[in-house]
Amino acid sequence: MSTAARESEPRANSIAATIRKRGQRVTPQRMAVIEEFLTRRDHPSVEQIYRSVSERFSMMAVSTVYDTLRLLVELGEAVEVSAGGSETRYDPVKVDHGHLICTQCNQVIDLDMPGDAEATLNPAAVDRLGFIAERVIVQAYGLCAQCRSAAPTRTS
Amino acid sequence: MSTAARESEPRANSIAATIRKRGQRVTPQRMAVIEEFLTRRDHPSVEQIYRSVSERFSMMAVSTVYDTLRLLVELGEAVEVSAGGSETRYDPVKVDHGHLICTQCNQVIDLDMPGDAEATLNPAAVDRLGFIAERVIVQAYGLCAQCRSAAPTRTS
DNA sequence: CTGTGTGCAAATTATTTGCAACCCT
DNA sequence: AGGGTTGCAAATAATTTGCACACAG
Repeated sequence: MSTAARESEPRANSIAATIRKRGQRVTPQRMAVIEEFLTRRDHPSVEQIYRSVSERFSMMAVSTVYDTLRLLVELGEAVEVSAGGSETRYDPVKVDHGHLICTQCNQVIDLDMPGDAEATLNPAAVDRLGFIAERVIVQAYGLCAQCRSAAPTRTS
Repeated sequence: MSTAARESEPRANSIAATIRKRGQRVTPQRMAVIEEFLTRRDHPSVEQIYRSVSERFSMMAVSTVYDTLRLLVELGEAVEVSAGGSETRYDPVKVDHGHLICTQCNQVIDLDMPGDAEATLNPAAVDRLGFIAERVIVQAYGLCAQCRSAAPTRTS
């Protein structure tokens, strides 16, 4: 078993426990999606998860991947990241961090945040609007190193 | 003519000029989309823009709305906002601000940012990754005032 | 058994592509 | 006329819905 898979096991178990506690079921399909999701180092799309899970486990529909991912978001175990308006990507990292999104190749790069993301938000104004912020996300759009050298800013 | 429409006129003109300067054409379809987009106070989706534009101006395809909006994003005149993983929304506001996104009704609310959003990013780390950040966006997911009172947090 | 929860196929909705027509030079 | 740009219909991709089946009580 890979290191990544071994590392994600305790978390997978804890998620399974939470699901049971809510009166929901821990099915093979769900577990397969959850494990694949936790194991990956990148920010997979539904399609990517579906592909690699269905190789190992053929009873699997794309919509089940959607269902499971939505469940993880509800549990606070995953965050949606939209790269560029197209396909949604999912991020399993729980500590506060931001995302660098390359507008060229759509890759999503994690970025540690120096302080508390919530603090950047102007809490007084949020309150005044009656809004309850549950999750704060900082994203920067731009060019990643590779795409930058492939298509450098016009200098002529 | 409405106040909003009058106010957006100078900006529409300046955008038109920029488009011409790039050697592209300012067509009726484009102008219709741009004006509709600048006029709206909300954060319209492609579908919404398409609907109201095509009422007044029937030569219009949805894909043209996509094209024009993509052009505006390229020009830095619009920002994509993805509410909840579904339909992409667009925001015409140029000054730095964040977005509050209601996970219930998908509405997007503007929020003034106290300081410079870029500063929240840990610029040293971004540099080290070789990433060039062009636009920093802060989003908070949660419940808006209306949805909060409609479906309050379980208190039992 | 019975009611709730699940996974999936099919339907729907969102987005992209490819190409005929158009415009400017 | 010629080369590039545009708008659109049709194709594709992403997401949601509705329902038959399965499981726990």
